[in-house]
Amino acid sequence: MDSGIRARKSALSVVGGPISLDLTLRSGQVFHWDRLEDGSWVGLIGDRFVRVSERNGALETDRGSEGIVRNYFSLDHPLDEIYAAFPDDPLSREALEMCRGMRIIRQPRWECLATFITSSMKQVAHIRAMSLAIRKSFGPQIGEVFAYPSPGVLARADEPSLRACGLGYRAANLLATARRVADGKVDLEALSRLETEDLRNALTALPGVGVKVANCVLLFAYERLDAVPIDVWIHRVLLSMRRGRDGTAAQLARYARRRLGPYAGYVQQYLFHRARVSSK
DNA sequence: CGCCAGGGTCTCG
DNA sequence: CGAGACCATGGC
Repeated sequence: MDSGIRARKSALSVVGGPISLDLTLRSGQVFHWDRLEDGSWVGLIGDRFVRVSERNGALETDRGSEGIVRNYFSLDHPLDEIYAAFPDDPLSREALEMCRGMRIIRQPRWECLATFITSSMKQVAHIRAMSLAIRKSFGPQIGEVFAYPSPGVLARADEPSLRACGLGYRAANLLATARRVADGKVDLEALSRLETEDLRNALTALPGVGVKVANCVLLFAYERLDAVPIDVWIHRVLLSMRRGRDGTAAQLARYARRRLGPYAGYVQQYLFHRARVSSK
């Protein structure tokens, strides 16, 4: 990052762990963090600017930010239990060894939903570029960076200026969903009380949200750790696990749930990262 | 240039 | 219900 972000080198306080920040922030869950030369990361949690760093596998942050950092990076997730529940096949074992310490983070609901509406048929680098453009064009400035704009702000935007952020045909979907949320027709916080199936149905009723995007939001913003987004990468992984036997989306979803276990979303995230890294 | 990317939606059989 | 067309954009 060259925008002059130079976090103060004040002492950081230990939050907990274990965690791998690099893996967590580079695994296609979230797209707006910046890695500094010293290996620490800076970014916004909602509209709060924080610096996080990793020392001996433990997470550190600025004094006063410990609570929100601990929550955002899900330090309460029981990694030992999750790893014990990993499926016992070569691919999953390899993914685990490659990604140990990666955590599924707790993202703000709207920010996560909106970002993944823009993600369809886009590479991770493009999603990041669109996210930064939307933030810069519409979001409130926090110091030297920009937070994600609220539903109300985006609801009052027009489609051409969203397209100017590189969204293409996704602009209309983001605009329409922003309006439904801003109208109060959908309450993203209240939805958190729904059972996973009902929550998935409520999300897929929104413009630009199909099963895959809904599962991303379930996993990254609603703590449903068994939700399995099936994108082209995971599709290939599942195909390989089934020795080439393809199936309908529903069949593959059923297979993934059964095969990947109670923390299927975690397993999926590790498999996703392994597949992407090893293809380069 | 063709191909691919953390897909959704609509149409047609 | 399931397969196909179409939808923009950018990196390689």
